[in-house]
Amino acid sequence: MFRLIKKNDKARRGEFTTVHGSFQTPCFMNVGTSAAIKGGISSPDLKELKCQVELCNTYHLHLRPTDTVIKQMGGLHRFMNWDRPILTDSGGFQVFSLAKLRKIKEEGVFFNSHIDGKRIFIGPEQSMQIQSNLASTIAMAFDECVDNSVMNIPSDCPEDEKRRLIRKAHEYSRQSCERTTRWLIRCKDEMKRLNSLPDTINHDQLLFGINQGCTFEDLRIHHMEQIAQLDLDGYAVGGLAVGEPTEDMYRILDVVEPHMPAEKIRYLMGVGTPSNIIEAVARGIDLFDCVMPSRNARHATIFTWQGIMHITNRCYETDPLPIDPECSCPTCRNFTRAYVRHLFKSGEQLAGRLAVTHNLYFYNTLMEKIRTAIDNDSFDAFRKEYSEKLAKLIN
RNA sequence: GGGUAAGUAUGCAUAGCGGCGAGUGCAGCGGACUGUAAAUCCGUAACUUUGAAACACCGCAGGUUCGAGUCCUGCCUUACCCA
Repeated sequence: MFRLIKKNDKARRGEFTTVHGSFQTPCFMNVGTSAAIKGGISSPDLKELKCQVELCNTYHLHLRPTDTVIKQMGGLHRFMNWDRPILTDSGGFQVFSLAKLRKIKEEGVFFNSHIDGKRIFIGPEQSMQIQSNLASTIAMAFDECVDNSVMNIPSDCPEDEKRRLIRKAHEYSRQSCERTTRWLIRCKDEMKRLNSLPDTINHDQLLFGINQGCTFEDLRIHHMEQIAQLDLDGYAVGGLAVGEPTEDMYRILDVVEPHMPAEKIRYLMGVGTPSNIIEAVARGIDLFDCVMPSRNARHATIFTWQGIMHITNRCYETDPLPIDPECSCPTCRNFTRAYVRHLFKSGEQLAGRLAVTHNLYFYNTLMEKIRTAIDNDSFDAFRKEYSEKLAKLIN
């Protein structure tokens, strides 16, 4: 359960307690889609990197190794030897990201497996069943993430045509939101049923609902008001940072925040860059997740307290400094920029591992610093110092 | 001395078998990445220009042909083989 500890203006400092222990917010969840952090980071490594919560994915684990295998192995915690909280994403995002392979109906979504092309079906009940088998700490509701590109209207588009397209996108988003609400109610009922079954591994599995509504303020508010009545364990904002301008994301957060239950944890899904996170905390968000630190690390982009660094750039060829002199992660304690650059240039697997180690440590330390700043009533100063700085490319 | 094979943009490796204003891969350099179908993808690569063009001695020199990187002759270089 969520306990609000203190606030700096809208920025919140809290603690979320679960059967798998508690975690401090604001918190960044480290993404291990297929029950593994890509780049070769194991669960014991992850603890050293100050990770509080790991995120796994329903759709991916359902396909491989399948949720029944994981249930047989005692659930996700035992399977990957992680005893802290795990949040499972519902597969809703895959409805969006695997768009070419799917068909949406009222019952749920038909997919073609991206692995072998097999036809599969996931609806609210299936998603809850899978997540119950995975026995994660927190299950996400099965939602529909609307593609914000419906709002990408060419600037040379005639005014009346533009109005028509926006009306169309609004109507599409409205229907999608209503379906997401109906799915959420089914998720809640199904979770209640599953939690009470005798052979369920985690009888205390929590459920978070997801707000949708594209970049339409009225839809966002209306949807949030609807789902707030369902008294869920947490509330997420989904469907942002999927192609729309960053200002739109901040605008929607500003508009939705007053309608989110104050006593519940708030999760901004899939976000984001270090400065996105700082800005979202400033707008009342408690929980985050993003593939960016791990993916970018594998692609040789590294986050530092001075800004963003492309470690493969020539200027680091003989650089004897650690990646970030201010950092005390295992990579920075032991290796130089020149060495990490060399590993990337020669295609060594160690390159990705060292870079992911650093980036996750950086993100988890960022959250720690945000928490300390709120504790010390200095979040505003922290935001002013870092929000822009961390977004800059340094070379 | 004799023989065989090969010489293609900025480094390396290659495609080409009469219409080429010459393709590709690697390397180099730069960029992107937001609830992970991504250890991936994109750009760049003479000069002038800034967006429409224009542009490359395909080892060198000749020849055949409407047209040659491509066929013919000679030369140069490299590799290997035989003396």
